[in-house]
Order: sequence, then C-alpha cells, then structure tokens
Amino acid sequence: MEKYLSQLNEAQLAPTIQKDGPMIVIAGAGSGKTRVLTYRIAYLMSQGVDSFNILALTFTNKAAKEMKGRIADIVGDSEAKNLWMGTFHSVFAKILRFEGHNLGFPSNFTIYDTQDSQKLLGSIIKEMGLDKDLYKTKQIYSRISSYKNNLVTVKAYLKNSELIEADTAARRPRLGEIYKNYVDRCFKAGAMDFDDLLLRTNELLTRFPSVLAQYQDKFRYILVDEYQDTNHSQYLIVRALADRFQNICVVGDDAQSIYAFRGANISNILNFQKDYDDVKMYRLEQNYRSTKNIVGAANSVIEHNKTKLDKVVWTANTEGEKVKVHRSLTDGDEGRFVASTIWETKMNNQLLNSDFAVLYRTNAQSRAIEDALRKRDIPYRIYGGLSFYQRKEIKDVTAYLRLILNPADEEALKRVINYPARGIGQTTIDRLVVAANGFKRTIFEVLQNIDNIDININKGTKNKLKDFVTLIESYQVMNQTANAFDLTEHVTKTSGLIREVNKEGTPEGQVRLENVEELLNGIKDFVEGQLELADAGDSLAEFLEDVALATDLDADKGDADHVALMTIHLAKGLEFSHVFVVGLEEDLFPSAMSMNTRSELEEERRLFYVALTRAENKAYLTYTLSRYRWGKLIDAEPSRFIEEIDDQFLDIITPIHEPRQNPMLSADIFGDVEPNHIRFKKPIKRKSETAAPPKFVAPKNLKRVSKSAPSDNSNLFDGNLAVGNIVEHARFGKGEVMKIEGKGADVKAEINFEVGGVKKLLLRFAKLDVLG
DNA sequence: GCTCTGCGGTTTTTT
DNA sequence: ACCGCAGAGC
Repeated sequence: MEKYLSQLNEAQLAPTIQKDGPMIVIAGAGSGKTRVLTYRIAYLMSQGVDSFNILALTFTNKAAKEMKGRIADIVGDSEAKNLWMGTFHSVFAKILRFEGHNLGFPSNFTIYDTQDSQKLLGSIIKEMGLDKDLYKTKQIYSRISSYKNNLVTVKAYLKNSELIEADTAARRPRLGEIYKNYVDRCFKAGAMDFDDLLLRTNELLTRFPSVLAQYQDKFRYILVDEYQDTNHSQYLIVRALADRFQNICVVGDDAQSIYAFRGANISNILNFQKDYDDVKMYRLEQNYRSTKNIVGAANSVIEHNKTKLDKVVWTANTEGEKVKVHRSLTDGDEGRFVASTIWETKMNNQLLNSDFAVLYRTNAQSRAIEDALRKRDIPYRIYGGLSFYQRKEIKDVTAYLRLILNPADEEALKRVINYPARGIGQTTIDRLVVAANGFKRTIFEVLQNIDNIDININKGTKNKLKDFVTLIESYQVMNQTANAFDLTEHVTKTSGLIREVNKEGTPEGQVRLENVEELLNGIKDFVEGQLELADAGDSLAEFLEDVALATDLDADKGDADHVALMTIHLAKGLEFSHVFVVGLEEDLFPSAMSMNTRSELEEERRLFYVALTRAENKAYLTYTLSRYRWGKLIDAEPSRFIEEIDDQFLDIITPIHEPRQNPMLSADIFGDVEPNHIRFKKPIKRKSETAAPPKFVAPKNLKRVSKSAPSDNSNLFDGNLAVGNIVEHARFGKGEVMKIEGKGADVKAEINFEVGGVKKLLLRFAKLDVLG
C-alpha cells in the first residue's frame, strides 16, 4: 500500500487516507480523482474494512469496471470481487431484484428503456382518446421522468395543486391520469423504467425500515463519483444509506456538471457540507493531464459562469501549443480539415489514431466528419448515437427473451406478437389490450385463456394466438435447461426472425443479420464468462439486465486503433492527446434550445469546459460559416465561447486546405472584419459543391462500428475453409479452425482464437480471411 | 390484415 | 435529409 500512496501528491493523499466520516473532494479536471477513489478504496481495505461493506457508485459501468480492475491489481482479484461497484441504476436494479417483492415486483422484472416507456405512453394516450398533438408522448415522458426524479409519485402529484395547475395551464389537464395509468401498467407488466430503479429504491428504503437497516449495515463505506451529476432521487438514496455510519465520500467537479437536463441537481454538490456534520472538504487543483495553454484556455472560459465553487486549476505541465481555432466554409470543409490535420499530425509525429478524438454537441454532426475520415482511410469509431441495443433487430430479439422471462412484459409482447408476421393485426392487439385492462390481467394471461373468455376475435385468429402462446411456452421450457446462448440461437431460428431479416436481401438486411450475429456472439461471451462464476444464476436474466443498462461506451471492445468520435457528454471522464471540438457555432454550441436562461447557458459553458479539458497536448476548435441543418444550408456565426477564451491561449489559424477560398476570408476573424459580414452568396457555394469529386455514397444504415477499410468481398461461404486453417476475424483476431459443422446456410466453424478462445461462427456471417 | 405512401418530427445531451 | 408512423387502399 505504501508504494501506492507514495504516488500521490499531498492534496490527493489527504482524502485518500481519511478513513471515516463525511467528506467531499472537489476535483478539477485531470487532477487524478480516479486515482484518489481507487487508492482510497484499496486503503480502506488495507485498514481492515471488509470489501463487502464498501459501495462505490460511478457514472458509467465502464468506469466501475476499470476501477475494479485497478483495485484488483492492488488488493487482488478475490478481494476486489466482493466490492459493490457500479452505476446507481445497475446497483439498485440488483438490490430491487432481491427486495422488489416487498413492493409487489417479481425478481425477474423487466427494465423498460426509453423507447418502451414512450410506446406505452403512446398507447395509453391513444386508449384514453386524447389528442396526440396536445399530449406528445415525448413531452409527457420527460414530464413524468422529472416527477419521478423528484419523488413526485402519482399520489403526491394529485395532491400538488401547483403541478396540476401548471399542467392544466399547458393544456394537459389529464396528465395525472396518464401518469397513474402508466405506473399501473408498468406495475402490471412487472416492469420498471430507468427512473423507477431509483424511485422504487427510495420507496423500498422508506417503507421498509428493516430493509434500510440491512443495507445501511452492509454499506458502511460509501463513495460516489461524479457527484455533481446526481439527481434528487439519487441524492436521497445516498443520504438514507449513509445515515447510520456517515462514512460518505463524494467526489466531483461542479464545473463539469452537464446533466441538469435530465434532472441532475448541481446543488447536491454545492450544498453537501450542509447535509452532514463535520464535513471535511478537499480540493484537487493540480491538473496532470493538459498543457498550460489548454488549462489556461479552459479556466478563462469557465470564469464566465456565476454559479461555481472556488477553485483554481493549475498545472506544472509544459506550456504546449496554443489552442488552435479554425474556420471553414461548410461542414464538409470542417470535416476535411479535421481529417487532413489528423492525417498530417499522425505522420509527422508518429501518433496512433487513438491519440485523436473528435467531439461534437449533437450526434447529427458526426456525418460530415465520418465522410471525410472515410475518404482519407482513417479508421474511426463512433460512440453513442443509436446504441447497438436500441437497434430494431436487436430489440426484436431481446423482446422475445424478455417475454420468455417475464410474460407479463406488455411492450415486449406487442413488439413480437406479429413479428415476424403471423396474421395478428392491430385490431386484434387493441382488443387484447382492452380485455387485459378490463380483467386486470396481463395480455399473456388473456392469451392463455383465449377460449374461455368473451372476446370478439374470430376462430382463425384465436388459433394464431394460441400458436404464439405455445411458441413462447416452448421457449420457456427450454429456458429451464438450456443456456442463454443456445436458447437465443434457437429463438432466432424458430421464431422466423432470422428468416424475416434474411429475406430482405438488401445491404441493410445484411447489416441487420450481422448485428444479430454480433448479439449472439455477445451472449456467447457472456455465458462463457459466467461459466467461471460458481454462483452464476439465471444467465438469461443477467444478460438482459446488462443489455438494459448498457451504454455504447461500456461495450468498448479493445479493438483496432481508431479515432474516437463522440458527443461531449459521452467524453466526460475520458482523455485524448489531440482533441477536435467541432461545430463551435451559435445555436449549435451553445445550443439554440439552451439559451433561454442563464443556468442553461452556464451548463452549455460547462459542457465546453469539459470538451476542452479532455485534451492532453493539443486542442482544436473549429466552426463553419454555413452548415447543413434540417436538410438546408444555413449561415452560422462563431460561438461566443471562442471569444470568451483569453486571446493569449489562442492561435487563430488560416484555413490551409481551401483552394477555392475567397481572399476576404483570410482576414483574422477577430480583426477588423466582423465574421457576420463574411457571407458567401449562394452561387459560390453551389459551384464549389459541384466541383467536388463525386461523393462515395455509403450504404445506408451503416453499422455503427464502422471500419474505414473497404468491406471484404463476400461473406458467402465458398467451402474453402478446412479444419486446421489459420484465419483472421475482424473482431476476434487470429485463430485456428477446430471444427466445421452444419449444412448450406448454417455452416458453422469452431475457431480457437488466440485472444478470446473458442467461438462458434456462422460462416455465412463471419468475415474471415484465411491466412493459411 | 397487409402494403404503400406521404406526412411530420427531427437535431440537445442519456442512465 | 431522413426516418418512422399513420392512414388509405387493396
């Protein structure tokens, strides 16, 4: 332990070795807070604290996993394994699986994602006969979400005249009813949405003192990372759990609070000292990550915020280069600038692709960057966006799995009852829903008793419904004995799902097939990982829980070297040698939707601060004079955030790769010529666009994990693979073919990969290069 | 009940 | 520009 503690500076050491009592660590960007948290946990264990008694809450599952790994390096695997570490959502989902029966939830409750929740709300609004233009599902959803995050239950809502008046004033007087129906339907479906995982935990801890006491006793030491991004619901959970021992350590940075839009409450961190007695406060202000220029630039921006804690981030690192500001004409030019700069920098400095990141405010901006990187053959990966598990074909598969596990799951049932098409139409489904509501039963129960109830469905359709029930029941039987992988493979084949996707015969269909295959591989990995755990329970249930709470970032396969493309929100907590922050334009960043109040604008500014402080060595800020938005080319002005940076840290560079540049444009943007006056007339733009070489048109619906390498020829198995061949797979690397089995389209090979071991791949899908 | 087409919302961020 | 959905027509 000594060895590790000696790696800390004085400011880091103090909070690391303060064993007991409430404490807050205000940690500036890049100040080594993860290290403090990690070593602190290891230190606690070295002081005799049992690992079973430590709870560490992180912002992402990936952060938890990494931290656990580092702790394991210090204290050993077996000890680290017992730590409770994860996101609020995953930790309390786990607890709710044990304790949810107190609240009337089955242990196999489903977790509804945003899409499921919104679909359910949509059908409730429709069933109630309300005007869907007035009651927009998305708005209703976020309204209910914020109620839940503030512990406004249906009961509390109905008693709160202020809220009711506000909703009535917004011409939505029946919101309370919708809320109630929504909660009832989730309950009946044995489902919790994201917010329920926190709200129900609060309910559990409040209504059942013995349960609270049990977990208070268990979690004697609690650590919370990214405390500035906790919402009220999370705050209350932490307070309740920490109340007995008061060994609570929260770490965060108010300057990096960027999730107020989803309910995070920055006053949680600003007021922490009032919540407990004798709070020790520590500040980590030395930045180890970035150059002086980057730290200086970031500091000068955040100075413009009023709401903040006192803190001076400084660094002993080198001066470094100034932050580069680059202007281009269009978003296409911006992409080309990024791509060519990465290309040249990489060549000149022997850097890896992974030394670069491109950060943007909105996912839509990735397109132009992607196109440019692809043209230059620079490998990249897009993080976030539509995550893998939200894709239609994946949700279809997991809906079957959810239904097998929890037949009450209404959204899963509605999703698959007629997919693939079984001749069960909307009318029938509507009638089933009405019947289920009337009988206060689940839809699946209605289906099981379809012959014994009075329902206006004709005989032929009833038979189709019965076939469906039989199908699902047969899967349930299989689930008793088979593992999750075998079951899922069976389901995808026998439900007709694979056939359905296959019959499209389009490139998109091909991608979908690959995605399903990818999912199967993921389940296989998961099942294999579970085999090592002696106490592994129901593998299907645990896999589904992982899926429900997974983010794209979590699923980071340590694969090939690539440039990272992501939103700034997703980049929080990460660092890169070279960072491009693109799209620094008014109305885009800061977003037009966040400029109504001071606090919204300050959040945008903190977001910019986060973006800038991701960079270790070099940061580029880029903006364009016009950009495609909503399909139209619109003019843009440079973001106010650029001007807020102290000039001394900036280097305003002249566009290099703009052969068709108007000489007017080389004027310094902060010089005599106001950027607003530099406007291109349309014809000039048109000309340059048509002069550009014909664009490579990417297939639609590209897999998110894009590779810049041209895709290999064909995946069709040509019979040229033999046992003993050495092959290379894009994702798994090199391996030896152990066995080939199956016929026709189902030919499979068992391949023993150097990394990752034996996997069974469908050759129809697997992209394999035969090496010898 | 299924298929096609046109319309509307989308582009703020996500567990 | 793009996607998903609702409604009309078959």
